[in-house]
Amino acid sequence: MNTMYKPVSSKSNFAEIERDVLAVWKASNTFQRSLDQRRQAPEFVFYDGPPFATGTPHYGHLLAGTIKDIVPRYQTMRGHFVDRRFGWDCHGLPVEYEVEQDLGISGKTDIETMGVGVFNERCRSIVLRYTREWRETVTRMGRWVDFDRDYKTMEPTYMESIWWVFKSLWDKGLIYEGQKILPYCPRCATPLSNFETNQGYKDVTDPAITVRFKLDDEPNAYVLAWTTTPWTLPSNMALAVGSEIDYVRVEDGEDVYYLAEARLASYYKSEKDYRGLRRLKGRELVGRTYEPLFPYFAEHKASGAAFRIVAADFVTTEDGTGVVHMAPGFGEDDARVGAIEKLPAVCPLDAEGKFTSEVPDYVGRGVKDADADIMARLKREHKLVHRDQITHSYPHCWRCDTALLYRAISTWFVRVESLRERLLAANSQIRWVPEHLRDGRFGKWLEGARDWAISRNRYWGTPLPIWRSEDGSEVECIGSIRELEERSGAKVTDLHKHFVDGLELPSRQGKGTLKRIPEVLDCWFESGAMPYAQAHYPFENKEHFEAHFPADFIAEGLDQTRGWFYTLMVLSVALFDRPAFRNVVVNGLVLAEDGRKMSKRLKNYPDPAYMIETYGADALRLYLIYSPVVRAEDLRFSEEGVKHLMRSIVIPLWNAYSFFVTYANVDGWQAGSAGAGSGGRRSEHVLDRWIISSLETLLDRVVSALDAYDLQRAVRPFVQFVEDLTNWYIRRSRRRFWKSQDDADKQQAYETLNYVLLQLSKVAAPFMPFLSDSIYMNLRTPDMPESVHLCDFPKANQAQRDPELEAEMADVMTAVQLGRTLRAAHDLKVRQPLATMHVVSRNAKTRERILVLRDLVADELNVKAVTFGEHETDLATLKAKPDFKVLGPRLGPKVKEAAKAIAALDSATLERLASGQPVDVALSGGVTVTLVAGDVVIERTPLPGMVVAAEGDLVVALETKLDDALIREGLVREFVNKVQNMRKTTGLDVADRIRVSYAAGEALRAALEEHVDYVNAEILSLGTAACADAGAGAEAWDINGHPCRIQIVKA
RNA sequence: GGGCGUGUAGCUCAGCUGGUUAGAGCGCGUCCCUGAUAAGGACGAGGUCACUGGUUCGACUCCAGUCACGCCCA
Repeated sequence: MNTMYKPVSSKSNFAEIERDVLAVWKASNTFQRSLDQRRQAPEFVFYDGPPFATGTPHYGHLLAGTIKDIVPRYQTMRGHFVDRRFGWDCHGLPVEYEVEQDLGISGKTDIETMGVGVFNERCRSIVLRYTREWRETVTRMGRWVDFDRDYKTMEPTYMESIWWVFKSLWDKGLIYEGQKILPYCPRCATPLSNFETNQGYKDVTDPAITVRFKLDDEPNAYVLAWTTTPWTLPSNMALAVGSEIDYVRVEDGEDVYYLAEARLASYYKSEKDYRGLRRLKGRELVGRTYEPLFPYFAEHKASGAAFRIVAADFVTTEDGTGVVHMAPGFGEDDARVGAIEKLPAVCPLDAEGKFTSEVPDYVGRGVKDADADIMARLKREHKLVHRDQITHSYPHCWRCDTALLYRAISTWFVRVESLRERLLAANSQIRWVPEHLRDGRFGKWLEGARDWAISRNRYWGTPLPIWRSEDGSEVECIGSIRELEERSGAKVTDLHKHFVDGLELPSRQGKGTLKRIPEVLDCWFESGAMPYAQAHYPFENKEHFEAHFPADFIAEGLDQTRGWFYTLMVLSVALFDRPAFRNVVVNGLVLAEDGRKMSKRLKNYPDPAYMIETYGADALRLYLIYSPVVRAEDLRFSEEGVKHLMRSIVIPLWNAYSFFVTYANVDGWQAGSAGAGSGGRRSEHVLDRWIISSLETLLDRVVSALDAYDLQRAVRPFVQFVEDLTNWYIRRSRRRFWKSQDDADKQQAYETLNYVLLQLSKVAAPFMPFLSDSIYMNLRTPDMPESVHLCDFPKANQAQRDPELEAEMADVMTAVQLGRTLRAAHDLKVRQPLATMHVVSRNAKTRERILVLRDLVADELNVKAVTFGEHETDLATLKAKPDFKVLGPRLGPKVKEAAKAIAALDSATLERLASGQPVDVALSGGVTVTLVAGDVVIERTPLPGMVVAAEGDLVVALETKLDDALIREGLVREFVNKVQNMRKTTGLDVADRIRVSYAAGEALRAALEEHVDYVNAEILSLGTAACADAGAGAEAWDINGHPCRIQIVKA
C-alpha cells in the first residue's frame, strides 16, 4: 500500500487537531494566500469595530469574532476579496483612568501638575499591552483577521483623517458650541456621555427638603417646593407648576401655603392642621413673583427675568409638593423650560464642581459638601419647612464612583437633529439582522436623535482641531497636518494634545494669536470615523476608498445601537449622505448559565480558554452561532450546550470521516485523480444517489441562509444531514465497505462517501474552519487546493438533486420505523429473521416509493419478503376529520357541524371517498355538503389483535410466525453477533482474520453448519468448527436459549 | 416613565402568509442494541403555547391590555 490516508481515530482530541491545523496555516501562510488568490476579484468590504483592549477577550468578543469570521470566509470562498483589518480603540477615559490608578494620581489638577505630555505618553505606553493576548485568543478561535495591518485610533494618520472628518462637518455648518445640561463628574472634571452615565446607577440616600418661597403679592404667603439637591437652590430662577394641576391654598397658623392638592396629605397628617382650604388651578399661579431664597443673583430680580412662577408640562404630583424648583443651569427640564421662558441660566460652579465667587458664602466648596450648611442656613432663616431623606437610583461616575452632577456645560456639538431625515433615509437601505432593529430599536433611536455632544474635557484623545483668538471672535478649524504646519510654521509629527496645544496660529484679522481650545473628541467620534481613518482618507487611498464605500458587512453587539452603529451612520450621512454599511448582523448578550451577567467575581461561567482546550474552538463557534444570540437575543451560555453540539454535529461528522479513512486504508482505496471528489461519476446505487441528492439540498439551504446573513438558519440543516449521513447512509452502507470483493459497488461507495465528505468539509469550512480543513487536507488529491479555505464554495449541482428520491427515502424511513416499533412491541429482536412484512397504503405513490427500495427495507428489518397492498381496511379502521384549510373557507360557520358528521363516517365510506367517489354529508337545515377526497384527512387506527402500526397514509404489518428455517437463521445471527462482540473485546483490528471453535448442542450446531459460509464471511473467519470442548479460553454464551462455548483465535 | 425585544415540555430551542392531536434535541422512565461507542434504536411520561380580553367557523400565530425578564433611553 502506498499513499494511505493519515489514520484518524474516532476518539480524537479536537483541541489538539485544531492546534495542528493552526500550525499548518501558519507554516503555509494560508490566510495570506486565501487573500492573494482573490486579489483581482470583486471586493467584499468588511469593517471591524475596534475593541478597547483594556482587558482580555470574553465570550461576547468571541461571538462577535466568530460572526466576523464566518461571513468573510464564506464570501472569500464565493469568489470575493475580503480585506479584514483588525482595529484597536486606543483613546478615552478608561485608559486615562488606568493611568491615574497606576500613578496614584487623581483628577485634572494632578494631571496638569505632572504635565499632559507625561500623562499622555504614559497612556500611549499602556494602551496596547493586552494586544498579544487578544491576538492569541482571536487566532486560536480560528478567526482570520489581519493584525499586521491593523489600525489604531491613536496613529497620526488615523487622527489626521478624524480632523478631516471634523473639518468637513465644520465646513457644512454641522459643528457648533453650546450649553447643554450634561451629567458631569466633578472629580474627572468632565461631562460623561449617556452610555457612560448608564453604567453607574446606584441607590443612594440624599436629603429631600421642602422649602418655602415668599410670594411678593400676598402677605405671609409662601409657595412650597421640594428638592433633593439643596446645593442648586442658590441658583433657583423660577418655580414651575402644571397649568391643569389642582393646587390649594391653606392657612397654617399665621402663614399661607400653596401646594398641589394631591400632595396635601403628605404634609398634613390631619385636616385639623390647616384652615381655610381653597382650590385653584396651576395656571392661576403662573406669573406671580417671589422673593429669592438667597441674595446672589439680585440683578435678575431687579430685571424681572427670574423669580416667578411659570407653567411646565413635566410637573407631576407624584412626589414633592407639585411645585418644581427650577435651576436652568442644572436640570435638563429646567433648561428647556428656561429657554422658552427666557429665564437666566446661572451655573456658579467651577470645573471641579466647587462654588465660584458668584456664591461668595460657599466659594471653593464642593456642592455636595455644601448641602448641610445650606440646609442649616435655610432652617435658621425659617425657609426650610420640612426635611427628609430619600433613597433613589442616582448616576455615579462609572470609573471613580463619584456622584454625578447635572449642569450646563460648554460643549461642542454635531447637529444631528438637522440630519434626522437623511439618517432615516440611509437607514432604510440597510439590511439589519434581525430585521426588526431597522425600524425598531435603531430606527426609533434615529427618529429621536439629538445633537451629539462630541467634546470631552480630557487629555488622551484626538484634540478638536479648533483654534481661536483670546476674545473668541476669530475661530479657525484645521483639517490636516499640512494645514497646521503651514499656519503654525512648526513641524507636526503627532496630533495629540501635548503636541498641538503649544502651537499658535497668527490671526488673519489682526487679533494676535489663535490658541487651541482645550477639549478632545469623544472616542465614539473616532470609531465612527473608522471607514475613512483606517484608510487615511482622503490623504491616501482616495480612489480605492471612494469605489469601495460603504461596507458590505459589519457585525457587533446589540449594545452598539447607540454606539458604533450610530456614530458610523451619523458621520457617513453627514459626509456622504449614505449609510456606512449595507448589511449588519447584531448579536445579543452572552449571559451566564444562571441568566445573570457573566461576572468574574461570581465565577459563574467557565473560562473561555478551558472551553477551547476541552471542546475545541469549532465546537464553541458552532454552539455560539447555532443559537438565538445571532438574532440579538440573549444566550445563556452553558457548557452542557457545547457538549450537546459536540454530540449532534462534531462527533458524528468526525466518526463518519474516521469510518471512511479506516476502511479506505484497510482496502488501500485512493481517490482516483479524475472524477473522485468531483462527484463526476454517477453511482447507480440508490443510497449513493440519495445521500448526494441530500448533500446538494444541504448546499442550497446553507447558501440561501448565508446570503441572508442568517447564521443560525445556516447551521440547522447540518444537523439533519449529519444524522442522515451517519445513521442511515453509513449504517446502511457499512456492508458495502466491509465486503471482501472489490467490485464496482464498493468503488462507488468509497467514491460517494469521499465526495460527500469533501463537499461537506467545504460547506462547513466557514463555520468550523479547523476540523473541516483537517478532514479536507487528509482527503484531498494533489490536484486540489492545499486548504479547504482556498477552495470555492460548492454550488449545488442541480443535476444530482432528486427530490423524488429524497421523498422515497423519507417514506422508507417511516416504514422502517413502523417495523421497528412492531418488533419492539412484540419482543422480536431484529436478529431474528421474519418471513414477511406487509406494506399497505391506498396511496399508490407511497407504495411505489417503498417498492423501489424494498430490498433495503427487507434488509434493515430482517424480513424475507415485503409485500404491498392497497386495502387498508384489512389492517386498520379509518377515521376522518375535515381538512380545515380546504373546508374552512368553503363552509365558514358550518365547518364545525361538518366536522362532527365527517368524524362519524365509517371505514367503508371513507375508503370509497378516498378512491375517488364523492360522498354527500347532510347538515342541519337541509344543507348537503358533497365531499371529495381532498376535503378530509384520513387517520388510521390498527385493528386490534394484529401486529400492525400506522402513520400518515402508511400501514405496516409483520408476520410473526416462525418456522424452523427462520429459527435456525436466528440462531446463526445470534452466534455471529456474539463472535463480533468477542472480536471487539479482544481488541482485534477490523481486518484481522480469525479461527473459531465452539461447543454446542445439536440444534445450534446444525444451524451453524448449514450457514457456515455466511458465518465465516461475517466474522472474517478462516474456519468455524464444532468441537467437544472449546478449550480453556472459551467464553460461554446463551444463544437464544442454547448454551454455547466459543473460542476465537487470531489466524 | 418611554422605546425595542423576549416569554412554547424539567432544560435548550423549532413552529411559513391564522386551519383544530403544538414539534425536535437533551434530560427523565421502561426496554433493546453493542465493530458509529465522549455512541445508537423503540416506547412512554411531561405543555391552561406568560396572563386577560377581542377579531374569526377556527388563534401559539392577528389586535388591545396586563405581568415577568433583558437591553436601550429618560
